[in-house]
Amino acid sequence: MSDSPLRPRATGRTTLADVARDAGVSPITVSRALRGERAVDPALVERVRLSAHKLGYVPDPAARALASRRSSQVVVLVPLLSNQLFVDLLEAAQGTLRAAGYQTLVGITHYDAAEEEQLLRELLLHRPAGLLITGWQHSQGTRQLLAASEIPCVHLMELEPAGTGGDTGTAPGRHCVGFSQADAAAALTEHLLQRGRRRIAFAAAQLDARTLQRLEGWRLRLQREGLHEPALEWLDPSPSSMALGGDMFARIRSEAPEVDAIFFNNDDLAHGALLQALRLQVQVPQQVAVVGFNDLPGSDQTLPPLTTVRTPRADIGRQAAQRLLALLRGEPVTPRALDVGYELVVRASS
Amino acid sequence: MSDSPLRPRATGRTTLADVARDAGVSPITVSRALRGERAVDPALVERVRLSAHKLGYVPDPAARALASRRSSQVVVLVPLLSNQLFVDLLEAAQGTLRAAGYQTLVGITHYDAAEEEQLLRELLLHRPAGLLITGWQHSQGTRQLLAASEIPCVHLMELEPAGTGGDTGTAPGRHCVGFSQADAAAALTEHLLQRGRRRIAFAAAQLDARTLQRLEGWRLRLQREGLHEPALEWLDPSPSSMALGGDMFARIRSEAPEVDAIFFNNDDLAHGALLQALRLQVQVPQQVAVVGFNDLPGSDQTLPPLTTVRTPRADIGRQAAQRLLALLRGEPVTPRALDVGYELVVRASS
DNA sequence: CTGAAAGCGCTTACAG
DNA sequence: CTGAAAGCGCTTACAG
Repeated sequence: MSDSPLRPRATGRTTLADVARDAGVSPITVSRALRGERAVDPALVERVRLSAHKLGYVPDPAARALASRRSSQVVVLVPLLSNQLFVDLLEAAQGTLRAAGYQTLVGITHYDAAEEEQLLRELLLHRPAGLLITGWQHSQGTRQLLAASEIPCVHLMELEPAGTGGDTGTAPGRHCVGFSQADAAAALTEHLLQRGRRRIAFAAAQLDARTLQRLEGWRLRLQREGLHEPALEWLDPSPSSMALGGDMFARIRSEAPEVDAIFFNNDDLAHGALLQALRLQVQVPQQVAVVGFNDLPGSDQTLPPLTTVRTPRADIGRQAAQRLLALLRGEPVTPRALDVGYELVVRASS
Repeated sequence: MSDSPLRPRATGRTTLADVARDAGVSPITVSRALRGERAVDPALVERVRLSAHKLGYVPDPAARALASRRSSQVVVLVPLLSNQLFVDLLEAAQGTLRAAGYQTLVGITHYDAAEEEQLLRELLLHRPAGLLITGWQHSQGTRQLLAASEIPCVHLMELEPAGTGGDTGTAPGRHCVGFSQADAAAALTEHLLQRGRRRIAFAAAQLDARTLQRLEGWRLRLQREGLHEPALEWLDPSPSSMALGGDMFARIRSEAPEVDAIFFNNDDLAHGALLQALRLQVQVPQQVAVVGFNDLPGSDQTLPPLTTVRTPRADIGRQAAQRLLALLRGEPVTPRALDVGYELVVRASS
């Protein structure tokens, strides 16, 4: 019964060749027909489709990646997943990519540029079709890797860094989807000013790039009013948490009792601050207004409900993925920067 | 200058063949030496290592997957990422897998068995080396896929379903790492009983399998005391949230004022309940005790701090990944079920 | 312990 | 619009 000795490793998998045989065409034609490549007779396409469906054919991603030197995977780099912001971002991006047949390879950088570079280096070995990367701040090595790989890439959360020339920028492929962190912070500050607050503190943790952009937005707005002073800045490089927010609130109250509003850089800090206010029996917003940033789950539940900025992270994830898909199809994508805006959510804490 | 006509597609990538040439051995020997396969002269291994390092050689995952029919990717299926529980689980598993050279392909099932099956079907096309799957409850199709794929798999969070015969079970490869959800719930209930509570309500959302196991643990413990009655069960199939917890608390207070303790199935429900208690000016724990489950971030910050069960999810992720790695190396792993336990965290809310 | 041959299942690049 | 040939970069299975 021994057949051809040339088949020691039959896998049983239905291959392109099987479909080609069934449809009576060459494998290349099947490949082209199934990928929807131009220049295939519509009648043939239909015939191939039927055969493929009949045989239950599914392309082998590994073979495809090896032959084409491009996989069906997209790398998504986020700082962490313990902030719901990035979970929403990731889920939206992944959903969009998956619908288009791409898998997501998630890398968590922990706000560490060196770790980001290492992750990227590892993941690039898999020849991802595209990249989605949080922010603009990367190590020299990361930037070189990105440039050398020539893989389509969309940056998330922020707009093009100021001073790069905007639409006329010459750097190829510097696409991004986000909003102006500084503008959003300025708008929130503006809201507090309009409510009559004059001594507005800024309290932040982590001190990542977007935090510093918000700091800048707050600072510039206050400076315009002649109300800024360094003593109003409360910056702590440790990770953001409710406990830290509570500590900061207590310190600000005791060390700067004249402060009449506190802008917390992230909602979790504000949540902790509001609980601390209850403990210390400080009236919010009567004695001091408290606002946050991001509109995380629970911010409508706090006592009092929290005024904050709603960041459209799901929208960012979705739109960034769509732009990446367009780039992968070779379509022109302009302008490079997409501003999805933000929304001020005024509740009772301010 | 035209060289061999047999190289229309040189990629510039350093390949096994390059290393083999440099080391003066055959490509197969390089392959074996680099993978640490038995039966290679240690001196040759060293020589190959040096050449590989010198040339900056990194294996091509696609070629490897195609030839070996097994990738360096592990699929991890979790219900969602908006519960910090699963983020911790995922991060720990991913960290362990990454250190061993595996990438993680995350699938989010949204507690939907059909979606889980569809996801698995898609991800299986990538010939993952292994699988990490939350829970034991899967569709018929999922179970068939798992069995047919013959890919090593470790289930997360729960112990072997009761009644399957324990260690002597014949089903091959049914590995798991977790703890007894029912026991943990019973222990928490026991704590409330010891505090003198007699009318202990159970309030839950989502109603996934683990929730129902906790319900059962609570129920059995109360039945043993003759204290169980159906009216104490408050079950809502909608997703868990702080807002829902607040609503449930208000309803329980108004419809069952005799209840002297409420066991919320997840901390986020309890967080919402505690805020509602503040609004309604209900004294916790004096008028009613409130406990949660999971010890999520913030549970030590609430007013009052929340009594809960700390679930060792990072440990589960790490250990499950380690077991999977052992299975991939072909090592025997016994017993099939690993119980990592849980920890009662008593704070002021009970 | 080492290797020559073949093949994994696709796509590229070149013809026609 | 279609195809024959070659190759992507690795590992399997068989010898020796």
